[in-house]
Amino acid sequence: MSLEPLPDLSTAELVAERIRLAILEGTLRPGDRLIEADIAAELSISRGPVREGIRLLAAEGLVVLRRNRGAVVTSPTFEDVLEVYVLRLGLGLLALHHAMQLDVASAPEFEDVEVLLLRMRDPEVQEDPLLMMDADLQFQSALFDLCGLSRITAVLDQTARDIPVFVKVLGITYDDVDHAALIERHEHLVQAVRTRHRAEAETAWREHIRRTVGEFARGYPDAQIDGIFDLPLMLHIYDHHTHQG
Amino acid sequence: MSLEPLPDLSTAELVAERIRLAILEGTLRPGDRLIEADIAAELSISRGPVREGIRLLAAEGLVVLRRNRGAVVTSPTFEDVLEVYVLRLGLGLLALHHAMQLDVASAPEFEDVEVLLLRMRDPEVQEDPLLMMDADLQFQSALFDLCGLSRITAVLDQTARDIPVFVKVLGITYDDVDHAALIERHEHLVQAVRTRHRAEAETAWREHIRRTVGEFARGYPDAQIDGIFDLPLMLHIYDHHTHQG
DNA sequence: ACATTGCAGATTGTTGACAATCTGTCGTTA
DNA sequence: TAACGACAGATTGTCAACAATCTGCAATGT
Repeated sequence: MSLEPLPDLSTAELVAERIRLAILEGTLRPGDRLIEADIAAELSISRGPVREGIRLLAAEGLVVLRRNRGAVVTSPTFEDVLEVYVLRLGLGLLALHHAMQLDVASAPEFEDVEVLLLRMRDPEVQEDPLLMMDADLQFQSALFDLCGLSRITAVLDQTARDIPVFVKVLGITYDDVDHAALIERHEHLVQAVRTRHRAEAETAWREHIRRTVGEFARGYPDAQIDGIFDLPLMLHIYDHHTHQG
Repeated sequence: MSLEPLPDLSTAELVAERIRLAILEGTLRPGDRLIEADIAAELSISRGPVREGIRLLAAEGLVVLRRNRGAVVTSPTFEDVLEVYVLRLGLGLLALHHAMQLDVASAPEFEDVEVLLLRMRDPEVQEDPLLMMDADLQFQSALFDLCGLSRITAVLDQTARDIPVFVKVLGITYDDVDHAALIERHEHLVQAVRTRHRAEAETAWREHIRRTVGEFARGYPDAQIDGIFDLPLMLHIYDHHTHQG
C-alpha cells in the first residue's frame, strides 16, 4: 500500500491561504488593514504565525507592508494585471523553450500535465468560474514545471496565485469564456510542446495570453494594451535557423 | 533642503545581510545549518527577527528550508548560476523593452543610472573585485528600474543579490576581467537605451550576459552552455517592422 | 545479525507579555 | 490662526518561556 503524502502546509501558509480566500470572498477589500492581533484572535492562534503568513502575502505582492505600520490589502490596478501577464508571457516562453530542449515528451511529469488538462473538461469544474480558473492555472503550472528551472517556475507560480485575487478585486468577469475553445487551445499548446514545435508553442502561448488579457480588457475599454504583449518574438527563429552567436 | 531618506532596514533584513556576508566571507559554507538560537545569541537578539531574516534568505534561494528541520545554506551548482543568468537575460530584455517604450531619456531616474555607471570608474571600486561586482549589479538594477515594472525589477534584484554569493561559493574568479571594456559595453547599452535603439540594446545586453557567463564557465570547462543563452530574440524586429498581432 | 521500538537531546514552532513606534488629538504658544 | 509639543491609544517589533517535532542511538525482540 502506498498512501498519498500528507499535505503539510505550515501554519503560516494556512494563514496566507485564509487571507487570500477572504479577499476572494470579498470579506477583505483593498485598502483594508491586516491587524495581526485581530487575525490571530479570529483564527485562535498567536501572532507569530499570522505575522509570518502576512509576510508571505507581501512577498507575493498581495499586501503592502510598511515598517511599524502594518499591512494593507493591495489596491491593484489594471496595470498590475497587465504587468503580471507581461511577466507570464515572457517567463512562460522561457520555460517552454527550455522544456523543449529536454526530452520532455517521455518525462513522467508530462502525464501530470495531461491529467490536469483533462480536469478542465470536468463539468463540475467548469460550473464554477473560480474553480475553472484554478484548474487552468494548475495546468499551466504543471506545463511550465517541465522546464526544470525552479526559479522560473517559482515566479510563475507566484503570479498565478495573484491572478484570481486581482481579477476578483478589479471586478473582472471570467464567466462567458468559451471553455471548449480554451481547452482546445491548451491541447494545441501541449501538442506543440510534445512534438517540440517551437513556433507553434510560442504562438499558442502568446495567443492564450492575448485572449485572456483581451477578455479582461473589455471591462477597461480605455486601457493601453497595444504593443505590450506582441513584443517578445523568441522561438520562431529556431524552426528555421540554427543558433547564432 | 531635501535630505536622503534614512536607510531603514528591518532587523530581519539586517540579519539576512549579515548571513549573506558570512557566506561571502566563507564563515558559513554550503551545507552548514543555520540554527536560530545560535545566530540569535551571536547577534545578541532574540530568535524572532533571526527567524524572519532566514525566511527572507529562503525566499531568495540562498538557504533551503525544511519543515521542522531548519535551514541549510544552499549548495549551488553551476547550473544554478546558469539559471540565474537565463532569468536575468530574459527579464532584462523585457525590462529594457518596456523602458524604451517610455520617454526614458528625460526621466529623472536616468541620471541615477549614469551616476552608478560613473561609480564603476572609481579606481577604489575597481580595486576590490567584490565591490566592483556590487557596483556593476547596482548599475544594472538602476537601468532596469527605468521600465517601472516593479514585479520584474523585484525578481531581477533578487537574482542580483544571489550572484555574488553563488560566485563566491563556487569559487568562480572575477578578477581578471577587463574593467575598461566592461564599462564601455555598459555605456554602449545605456546609449542604446537613451536613443531607443532596441536592436542595439538587445545585442549589448545579450553580449554582457554571454561574456559574463563565458568568464565564469572557464572554471567549468565541461559545462553545457551552448544554446542556452542565444535563444530569446526579442527586440530586433521592432527596428524593422511595426507591431504584428 | 537485523529490524523495530522507545527514549533523550537538539531544534523548530508557538505563545503571551513587554517594549518601541506610529497616528491622531488637543492644548499651548506665538 | 498656524505651528509646535505632549499625550493617549492602537499596533507593530521583540523577547523569553513553553510545546511540538525531528534525529540519532541504544535497547529490545526476532
